[in-house]
Amino acid sequence: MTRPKHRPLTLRDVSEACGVSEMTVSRVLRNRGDVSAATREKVLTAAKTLGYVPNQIAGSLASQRVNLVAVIIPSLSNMVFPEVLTGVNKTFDDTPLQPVVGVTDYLPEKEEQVLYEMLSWRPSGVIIAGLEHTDATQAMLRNAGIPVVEIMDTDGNPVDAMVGISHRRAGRKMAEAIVKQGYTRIGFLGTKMPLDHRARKRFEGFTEGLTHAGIEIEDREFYNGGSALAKGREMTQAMLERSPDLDFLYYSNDMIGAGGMLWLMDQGVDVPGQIGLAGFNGVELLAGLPRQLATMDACRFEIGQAAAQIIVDRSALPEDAEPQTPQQITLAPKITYGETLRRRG
Amino acid sequence: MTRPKHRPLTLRDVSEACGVSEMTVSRVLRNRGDVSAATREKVLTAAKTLGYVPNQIAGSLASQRVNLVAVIIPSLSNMVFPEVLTGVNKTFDDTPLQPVVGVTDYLPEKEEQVLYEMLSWRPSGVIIAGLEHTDATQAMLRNAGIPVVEIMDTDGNPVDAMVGISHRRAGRKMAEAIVKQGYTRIGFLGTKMPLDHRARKRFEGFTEGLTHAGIEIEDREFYNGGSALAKGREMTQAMLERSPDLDFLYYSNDMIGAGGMLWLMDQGVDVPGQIGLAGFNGVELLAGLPRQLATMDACRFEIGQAAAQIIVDRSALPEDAEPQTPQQITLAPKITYGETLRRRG
DNA sequence: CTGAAAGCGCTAACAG
DNA sequence: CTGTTAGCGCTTTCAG
Repeated sequence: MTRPKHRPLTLRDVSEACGVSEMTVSRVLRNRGDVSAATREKVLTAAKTLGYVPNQIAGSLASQRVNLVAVIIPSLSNMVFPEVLTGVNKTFDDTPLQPVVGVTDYLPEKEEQVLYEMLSWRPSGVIIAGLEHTDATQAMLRNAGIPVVEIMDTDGNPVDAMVGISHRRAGRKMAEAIVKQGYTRIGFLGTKMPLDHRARKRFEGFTEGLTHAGIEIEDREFYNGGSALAKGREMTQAMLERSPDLDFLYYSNDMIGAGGMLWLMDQGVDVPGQIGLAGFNGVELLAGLPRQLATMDACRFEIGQAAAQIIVDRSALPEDAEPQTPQQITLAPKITYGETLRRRG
Repeated sequence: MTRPKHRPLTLRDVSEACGVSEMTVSRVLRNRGDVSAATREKVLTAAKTLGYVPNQIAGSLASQRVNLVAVIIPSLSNMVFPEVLTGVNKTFDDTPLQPVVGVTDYLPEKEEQVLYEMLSWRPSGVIIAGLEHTDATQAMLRNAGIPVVEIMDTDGNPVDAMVGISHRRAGRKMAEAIVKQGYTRIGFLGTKMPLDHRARKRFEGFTEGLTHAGIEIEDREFYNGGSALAKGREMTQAMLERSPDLDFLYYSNDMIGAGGMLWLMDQGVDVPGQIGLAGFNGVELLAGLPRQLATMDACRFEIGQAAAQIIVDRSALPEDAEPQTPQQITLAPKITYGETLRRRG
């Protein structure tokens, strides 16, 4: 009754248990080729009663096909990438493809290493965050011979496919919206992450947009680690003590924006009459704040879905046919004005 | 100069490129056995210039060893599981082991299916959330012949190892703390997830604790989906309109608790003088709220670390030796009183 | 220190 | 519809 735990069952065990050749058992288990209903039945019951689980390692080696897709992201610590993953999962759910996630902590060398390890499983595709990689990483991506989708950001040149938004444009658009509402004395608050290229590009686009209107950022503050909500409070306080005349604060993400808003309201500051606010990301959280924070959606879920779809489409293609669907997708996020970006009548 | 993209390099390619036998190349690449510094050098340069990436599929098949660990969790949509994953990653970072994540959406059948797919890769271990599984899932876990760590919850019987907290106790402890502070008219607000066993157990422990003090929950409200912060507001409003005499609200997670707090403060309610509040999870977010919400840490990061450590220890062991380290770890979360659980002087 | 042979468990490609 | 034969790319084992 008890089977030794140390030897997993093989096709052969099932084959012997039901008196059908290994090959036919394999066919039944994969729904390949025609098998008579009778043998099919026999095989299925045998496999189930034995508790057989096929060995994909052997299967993939033999078939030279792997249903794994490498998904490489910088972090799991905010909701951004988990949401992307949810989109990826959603698309892959209807396919045999399976995402395998690697986390880089925003470190280029770790990204290189993670990619190397994932490629050693010969995945069917790679979804990787960002366009900035080490030379070695780029070389691996180019030589892997599988579809590669770089996600989140479209300000740059992809190795292959690309799905994301232009963070530079996002920053610029926000600058334009703020200027249009008549704000002129503007502060910027963001992360101190030299390796977060997307945050950097948003900042660049933002200053660009202001410059175009003849405005310069009046004060700026950067943070590192810790609770974003608490940091938002602290930084806002620090900045307003230093520059009390500001009439708008642009936060590089919604969480610090929310923290700033809570602090301002504690202080009895009139938002947005006295000071306007905007964040970035469009996180679900915002719906519960005392005022709806202005923001811009980063299209996280859609990016995950679209990237996964590109892999799905490409892996169905006959090796090196030209893909028919677009391989470079730039989504255009819209500004949500909320209640913190309109000058009061 | 250009290599055909469709055939990944093999050991043989490297072997030919440097005139060393495949076997020795393999040894060098794995740091196994003694190889002369000279050949070692030759092999390494050849491998690097060619851009060779070993094929783990073949390697694992041959060695009967897989450095993958299946991690099966219900969701990525709140910060709970990403934090567990961060703990897991942390521990595995110093080892050859690699987590592969599967998401079940709290659906037992999906859990079954995800586990089946992961087991087909013959992982070195399984880390799986919860103690409640379908019979088939339990059978698979039992028969897999690999270490299995069930995490998050310790109210029940594990298949093998277990790391978590007692959610029943967590609920009871919170009830006791609330009663001790003199609150008596208590409302409960939580999720409407019949499949979230841990939330259920907390609720049960909570009512148990109150009953023991001769108190009954006076009102309750459950929600489903949507922004937790916003739901917290809505539910709190609904409950207080229905039961204006409540003097304490226990929320099954910090996000809805935070929403409730924000709503109460908007209304000018005195917290905790008029109404006390508590949540659950100990999320980082809380640090930035206007009042620090009372809560109880779920030890997410530690759970991930400890679970991974069990796998690491066990995979170092000679097949079926008795593990020397504890295999059933119950962490004891502490209450953070914050500023919402103390009756004011 | 290095190499040759024999599989790991499965599937592709043919035969019947 | 079913079975047979070769490997997939690597590592184990055993000889030198």
